[in-house]
Amino acid sequence: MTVDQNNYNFLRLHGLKPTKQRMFLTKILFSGKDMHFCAEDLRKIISKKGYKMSLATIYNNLQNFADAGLLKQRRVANNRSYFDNNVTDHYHFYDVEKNNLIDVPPSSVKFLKFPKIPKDKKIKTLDLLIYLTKK
Amino acid sequence: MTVDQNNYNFLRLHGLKPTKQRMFLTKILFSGKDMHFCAEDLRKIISKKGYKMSLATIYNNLQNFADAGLLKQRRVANNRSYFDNNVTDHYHFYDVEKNNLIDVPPSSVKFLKFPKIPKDKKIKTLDLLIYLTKK
DNA sequence: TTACATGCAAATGCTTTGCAGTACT
DNA sequence: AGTACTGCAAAGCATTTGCATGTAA
Repeated sequence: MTVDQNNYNFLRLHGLKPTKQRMFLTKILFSGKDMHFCAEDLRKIISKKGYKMSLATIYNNLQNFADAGLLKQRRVANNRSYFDNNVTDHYHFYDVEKNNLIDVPPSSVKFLKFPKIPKDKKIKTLDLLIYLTKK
Repeated sequence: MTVDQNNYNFLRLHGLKPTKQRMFLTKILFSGKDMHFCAEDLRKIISKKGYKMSLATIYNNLQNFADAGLLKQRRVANNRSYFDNNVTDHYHFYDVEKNNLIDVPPSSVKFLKFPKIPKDKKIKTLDLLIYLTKK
């Protein structure tokens, strides 16, 4: 099966109509490498590859992907939305000076004690964000 | 010493000129009770008390208080900034359906394993945010 | 008096929306 | 054919800023 066929099936599987734009985004976003990015970052990546896509389409599709559970939306420091293509539980350092997120592998965190979850609730995800500054 | 004198000294101590507006905000925000709120929430509280304050002043002072380390700014779900008047390390449940934050006391979380911090860095704060949904 | 804060309105910046045209099955 | 998506521009919304006025020490 070709990469395109894979991406096509991938989109269908998640209830998204496989348009040209989404096929292109899928190549960029779900090729295996962990990425943190905002809409503007993505726009730059797209245009660097010589592809044209309206900002509205970028925003709409980021939303679509996030709703489909393919991206995790995150708001950290400024007013922008950042997206993470790793949707499994994992944690982050946030470098306050450099204003960037660094992945922390889930295996490096273990809880000895954890708060009690209300009976009718379950954990959806866990965000651990460790803010770092210069010593 | 009166409450007003206390608040006056409190503001001076944190390098903030004690204006009428800040004295009023101090009464609301630093009277001991833990609060999570956004600018709009605060505006409602203020006007419910029959006081008038420009939105710009509210925003500016939230920023001033946060810069002085008296409030902790936080961005969770939507595009708004939320503030927490408890600036010590403590954690939160976030109820996805009800869209609200619930305090988790720091004593209910203990780490058995914790990621290694880069040599030239130190932890500024720790945010643990546990997203909850209905079972 | 001097520096800083306030209040209003306008500006900003990110994101969403309306709608006409287009593409997918 | 019918439904959903795209692209553009306009609208929306939270927040910030410029500037004239007011206020605290």
